[in-house]
Amino acid sequence: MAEERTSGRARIEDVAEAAGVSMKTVSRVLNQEPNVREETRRKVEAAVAKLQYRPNPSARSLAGQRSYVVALIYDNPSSNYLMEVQGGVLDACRASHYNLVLGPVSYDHPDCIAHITDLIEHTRSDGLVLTPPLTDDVKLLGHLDEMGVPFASISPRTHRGRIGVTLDEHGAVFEMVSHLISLGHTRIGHIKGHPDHGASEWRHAGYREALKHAGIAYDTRLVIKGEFSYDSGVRGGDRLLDLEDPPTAIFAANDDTAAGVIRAASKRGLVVPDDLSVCGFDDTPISRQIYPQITTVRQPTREMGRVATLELLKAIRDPNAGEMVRMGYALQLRESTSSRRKTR
Amino acid sequence: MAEERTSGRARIEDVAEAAGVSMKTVSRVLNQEPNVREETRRKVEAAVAKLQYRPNPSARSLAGQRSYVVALIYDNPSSNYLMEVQGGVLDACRASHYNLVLGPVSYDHPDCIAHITDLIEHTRSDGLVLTPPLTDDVKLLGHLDEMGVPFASISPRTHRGRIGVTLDEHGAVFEMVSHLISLGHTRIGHIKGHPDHGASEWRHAGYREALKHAGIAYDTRLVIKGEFSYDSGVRGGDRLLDLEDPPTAIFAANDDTAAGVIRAASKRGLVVPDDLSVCGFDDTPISRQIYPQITTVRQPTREMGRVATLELLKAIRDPNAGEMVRMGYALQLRESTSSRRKTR
DNA sequence: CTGTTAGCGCATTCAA
DNA sequence: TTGAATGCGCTAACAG
Repeated sequence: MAEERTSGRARIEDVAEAAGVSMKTVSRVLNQEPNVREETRRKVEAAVAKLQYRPNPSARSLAGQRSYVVALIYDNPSSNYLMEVQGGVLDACRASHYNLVLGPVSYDHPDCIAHITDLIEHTRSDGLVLTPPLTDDVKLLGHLDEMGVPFASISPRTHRGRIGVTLDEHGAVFEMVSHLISLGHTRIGHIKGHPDHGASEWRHAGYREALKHAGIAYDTRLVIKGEFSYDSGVRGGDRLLDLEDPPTAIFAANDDTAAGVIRAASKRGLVVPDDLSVCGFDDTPISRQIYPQITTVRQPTREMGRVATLELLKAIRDPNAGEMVRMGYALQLRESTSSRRKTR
Repeated sequence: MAEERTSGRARIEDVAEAAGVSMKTVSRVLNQEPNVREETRRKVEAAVAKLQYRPNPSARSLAGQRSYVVALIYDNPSSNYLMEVQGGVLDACRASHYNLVLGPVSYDHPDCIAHITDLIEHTRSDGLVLTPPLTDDVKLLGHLDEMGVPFASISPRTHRGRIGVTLDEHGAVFEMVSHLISLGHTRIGHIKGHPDHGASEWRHAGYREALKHAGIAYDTRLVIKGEFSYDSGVRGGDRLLDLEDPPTAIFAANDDTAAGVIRAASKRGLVVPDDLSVCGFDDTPISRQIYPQITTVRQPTREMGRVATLELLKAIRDPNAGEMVRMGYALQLRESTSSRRKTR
């Protein structure tokens, strides 16, 4: 009895009836499976359109034994960074009819791994996208391997056999610091990033390499600990500018830190870039919303989220698929850097 | 035949067997339904713990005829604002075992409403949380009413019969501008927010009201159009400072705009706050990461997301439940404002 | 190339 | 206070 259900939405059965085929054939068309005659396909598509049919995600998941969910795991990096990544992940998910669930975690928390496990269990996520610094946590990665959950990393570091995206931060910093050197600076300070982030070491290494390449001695007094925060930029800037022989340029590990350095300089009446050149990393909005605008490195954050997710989806389909994709960067030269002043 | 399934997760049936009760009883315990003896409840809970049972969300949705999904609809406001709201919404969702799906939309786009409708259909969302300026779109709200989708607004405006959260922006701005007046300022400029946002009018009204209350004439030349952006702050600041008789203080509609004003001032060598007081609204990170730090109004954004979602969930359970909750604000007096200089 | 059958794991009747 | 039966809408395995 083909009951016309006036109430509720169309089901796959209704579509099948309207198209004069079986449920399975409709299913084939919807899932782009092969073995459907072109004419049949068109009939089905017409019925789908006519009935405004939308597959029920729950039913699809239940029967299909997968959730069509990927989780984005992050530990509150900057809002801007995260929104961009999230946007990219979302783009990729939508294009593939996957859903995104958000997994904010505290990297510091002793039960961090348990929280992630819980999230996976609860949501039945088919895979994960990891952001720094979680991408650097060997213990977490091992745990995920054991669980058999596919994941993609957005990482400055290329771990062997992992999938996701990387950026050559070492190279980017090398260029950035080399640029400072080309402006005549020789005493160049560096405020490092958060010690838990692999990026901090990579950026520091790029800095060191650029100095070496230019034949400038590495001076430990010019390298200050930081944590990717505005406050650590202020503190680090204070310490560097208090030195007897202060630097004429400072490479801060990210834009927030650079903004802090600019504040430290402004406080003591120094003019950036006339008295001090400052540069950052990430090209977050603050780098343009501050006076002077900050010279920095742009990375295609949104695209990185998108591509990482695409690689993840490949790996979900086929555990052997997916790779680590290297993304490009670009120096953004703005107002906070200039040639070293002759007199000082 | 109670088959022990070594593979896969525990199902509700396994729990029932382990506890020596029926599936339905387990279901009752899980959903906190009444009519379960305390002893039975404990037995079930023990079995749940022992088997590490987790309900399958898809099965639950399918059988229960609802998605346990709420959608957060937004048109890229600032990242910081959105991350906060999103965090609050997420908190509320998790506490109630709901899932969040993200619904970024373009308010400008002619098919905006269709896109939202599509999202709802696809995700089968049980309800929506709306952020400005979508909260001010009468056409959208009407459409949602027609569809019968419950929604909560995070809105500066209290629409009759709507649910969600509001903030008394009018009062907040009144206090803010009154504070400027108490510092001795009488020529106070205002750069408005985006015309599509109801907030812009409310903030403007608060400004006007404060002037009136202090007996200061409203001067249209001191009120400039803006759009909540840094750039509009720079442009607006330029225009105001180019006046023959420029203001000694500027109330910018939000922090980004205020940052732009500070840049405009800095460009022409004016010192904030000595030569010009500037204040903003929202207390976003930029207000603290800029020199000088911006005097602004703080609103409990994250809490607003949480409370709005809680009201939505009430309304999902019972269409007559849920209300419009008024949230508090607080002036953040910082470095960008000071007493009007006597000489000028 | 297409259809039939049997669940996926849960909530929801209704009866006991 | 509890339980047995039925089906949510779809995909998977197998037949044709």
